[in-house]
Amino acid sequence: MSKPIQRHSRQRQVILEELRMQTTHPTATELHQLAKQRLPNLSLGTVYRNLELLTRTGLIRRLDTRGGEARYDGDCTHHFHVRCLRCGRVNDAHGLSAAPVKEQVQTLDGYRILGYRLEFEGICPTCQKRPTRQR
Amino acid sequence: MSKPIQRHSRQRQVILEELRMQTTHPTATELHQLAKQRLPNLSLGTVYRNLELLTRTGLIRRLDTRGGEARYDGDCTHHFHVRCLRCGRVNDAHGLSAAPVKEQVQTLDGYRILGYRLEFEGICPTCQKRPTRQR
DNA sequence: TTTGCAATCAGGAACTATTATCAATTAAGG
DNA sequence: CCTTAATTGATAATAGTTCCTGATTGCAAA
Ligand SMILES: [Mn+2]
Ligand SMILES: [Mn+2]
Ligand SMILES: [Zn+2]
Ligand SMILES: [Zn+2]
Repeated sequence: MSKPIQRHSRQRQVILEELRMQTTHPTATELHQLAKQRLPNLSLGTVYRNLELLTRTGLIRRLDTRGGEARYDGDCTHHFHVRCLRCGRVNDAHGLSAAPVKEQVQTLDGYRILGYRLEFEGICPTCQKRPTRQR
Repeated sequence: MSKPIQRHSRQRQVILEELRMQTTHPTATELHQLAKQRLPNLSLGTVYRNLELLTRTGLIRRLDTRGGEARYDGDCTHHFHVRCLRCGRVNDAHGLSAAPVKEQVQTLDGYRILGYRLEFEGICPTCQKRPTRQR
């Protein structure tokens, strides 16, 4: 019924700190590898559990995508992302100061609108240099 | 090397027809149920295989879902979607004629931009009527 | 300090959505 | 027809994530 009291754990602290050090929007497994250097027997399940909890309490952001692994962002300030269609890398979209979507959209076909998800897609600098893979 | 010749199959035909009849952006399993009424021993694998092929050839659109199942859209004309955060339903976002994102974005932090993904989030009419689920 | 207990943990099993494999079937061109 | 390779249904395999177990631990009341 009532939501459980959140207590402090070393594991959660380390996971949050390590995520905040990154600018690469790491996946759960990447974050697990990083945090393991400080907590050698940290389990992947604990990483997932805490990423979920931190996302729910709004301390971090989860960048969902289809297929592959979810990526996480320790920076909760309002910004957008660019994703590479070749390698899956995600970068912050700088140079997009103004929100390109009308914020005043409140209702849409009976829906109460709470927000929107916007992500740019393209080819990252590294993948542009690589020879084009035929299909 | 050379891509295989695409031939006509009854299964693919039915899957495409059934998808085009829907306005609900069904999942692969939902579509499997629908198409099974016409082809009783259609396998789910065949549905997935054809949805992938049809997406690749541009006859349908795949709406990448976070977490859950992917949804598919038989309407390839340029339009956006609203997703219900409670029940996962997806509807077309009518009344958004103009593209709310600057189309002229070509480059972003070294990325060659090919497109963007925009989706609105909110609570659908049905879920608004339902009593608020506590967490 | 000590104690009680729910939150949290590690480890591993289970689950879900999707893709791969493969022998049998079938569309299509000659 | 006949040949060929695309496609199929059935099933196994995979990837990412969540769930379950019993052990541990943070925290507050005694
Ligand atoms: Mn970011
Ligand atoms: Mn649509
Ligand atoms: Zn790349
Ligand atoms: Zn709903």
